[in-house]
Amino acid sequence: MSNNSERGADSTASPVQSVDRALAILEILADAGEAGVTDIGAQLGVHKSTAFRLVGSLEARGLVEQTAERGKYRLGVAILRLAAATTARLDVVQEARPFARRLATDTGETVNVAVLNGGAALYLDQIAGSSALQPHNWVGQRVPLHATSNGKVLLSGLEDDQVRAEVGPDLRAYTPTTVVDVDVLLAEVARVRERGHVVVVDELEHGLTAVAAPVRGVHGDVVASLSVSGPTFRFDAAKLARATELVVAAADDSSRRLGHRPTGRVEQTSSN
Amino acid sequence: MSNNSERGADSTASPVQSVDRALAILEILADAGEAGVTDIGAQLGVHKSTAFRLVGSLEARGLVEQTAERGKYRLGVAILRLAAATTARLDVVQEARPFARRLATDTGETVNVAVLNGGAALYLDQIAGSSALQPHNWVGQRVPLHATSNGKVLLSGLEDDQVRAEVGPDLRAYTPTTVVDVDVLLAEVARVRERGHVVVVDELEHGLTAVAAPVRGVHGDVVASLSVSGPTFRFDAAKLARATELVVAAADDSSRRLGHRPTGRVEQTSSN
DNA sequence: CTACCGTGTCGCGCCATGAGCAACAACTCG
DNA sequence: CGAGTTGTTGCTCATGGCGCGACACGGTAG
Repeated sequence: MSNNSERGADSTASPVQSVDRALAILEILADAGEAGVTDIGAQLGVHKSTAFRLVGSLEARGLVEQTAERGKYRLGVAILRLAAATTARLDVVQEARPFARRLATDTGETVNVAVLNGGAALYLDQIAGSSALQPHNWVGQRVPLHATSNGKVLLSGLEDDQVRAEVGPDLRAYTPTTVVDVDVLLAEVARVRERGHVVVVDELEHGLTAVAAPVRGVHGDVVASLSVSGPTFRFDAAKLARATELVVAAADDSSRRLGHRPTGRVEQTSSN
Repeated sequence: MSNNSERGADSTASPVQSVDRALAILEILADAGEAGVTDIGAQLGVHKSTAFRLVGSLEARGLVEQTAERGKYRLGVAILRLAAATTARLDVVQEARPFARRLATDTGETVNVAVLNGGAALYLDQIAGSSALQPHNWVGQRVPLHATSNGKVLLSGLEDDQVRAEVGPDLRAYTPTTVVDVDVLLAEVARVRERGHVVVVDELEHGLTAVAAPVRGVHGDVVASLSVSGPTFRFDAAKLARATELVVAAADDSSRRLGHRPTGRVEQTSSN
């Protein structure tokens, strides 16, 4: 094959070409939202008829669907089924969901569940707040650990040297208030450990406030982070205090559902 | 080869075999949660080495991941990213609209889509009926939860104490038939939960009848309410029954579009 | 310890199968 | 009405995917 510099399909060897191309189509559609077979074929570096057949297989399984009788293609609802099955196997999401939902209705803001995954916070679940304007859906996305409330909570379950390893040496500044010094971050993480929650304002994005608390597993280790987030202007001191209280309560309830017995105090993982 | 009774892969011709098999693997993993390549190969009716290669391609894209260095496979987090891209454009109003439109023409009455928002039902969309007597446009308006069909449906997605919190202690009487007792309201909401629909007559406004049914999201939670409403004198018993049936059907169709699977039955709509 | 299952993983060779070509259909734009 | 799209479809060839079998590894029982 001469030139296929269009879409990364060659980097890590993929045993079967057509499957890889089909999956690449899914990613193309995820990025573009919509695309025609000509576009897709161009991006894959294949003939449009090839793209058409691949799309046809995806469509037969409901992973993609075409907008009109003879129109562009986009991701289909079967994806949602798979995603539901993916998170269903994670009992963190299952057990935390009722509490997260209540948290969302009580605060009126968006609730997220995140786990540590490959040096980032991976959002596993989201319950939209009661606000009329829905925020962007973060499920499946990864956000930096050092600039988010969920990230700091997840880091609080690690030892200091593990924290260093996860975040790396260079902390990118997303806003002027982003913590860029590792030692400062460690100090904050330490505070998260003793307080059991954290509030982050304008560190990832200006005008975005979030408060998070840890969800713990049977052994007391941090398995996930539960957060409430919304526009900073909606979080005055009183609401922030109330949201903090509710998030901690919901996280504790979730922890209890996962078999964690709160010994009244936050117990550290080791006994030294 | 003509013996593929293992997994439905034959119904509507899928242009490219390997892709279809790979997608079938995703469904297998979605159902089973975990599976080894031997299992997968058996279910697909192919050699395990074939299954291994297909899984390899899926793994290269992050759609599946193996539990251990040399272990079983399960769905991966890349699915969540795709789902995020899918839900980004998948909002209740847009997906429900075709069914709502159909519902409006079939019943001849006005159809509304509402969501729970800050202790009230917020109307997001409205399709006017064919009758000459048109109600005013309710889009963007908020109506009390305890005196409307949409409100009761939305409440049916909550726990009892959450219902109490949403409606507050004092239920205002808009008409003589408005439910003003919280316990009575809870009983009605409970009936909505088991029946899957609700009829409200003259509770918000004298002479106004409405029937509503819940629209559910991927996780089965109530994300919106779909209703048909009109003057009471136009709703005799027969029309009410028919409207109820149609509303429930339209709501179910909308739910399906949002990825909700009604009491999970495996696909059997093939062979046509 | 050895033999025997089981698993996931990999090399090889045949041929089914997927890819490219080109012609077709439908739809938009001047 | 023609020139430009678009998505769709036979056809044909060789490429890429398949099944076979062997290997590596981890248990378990003898």
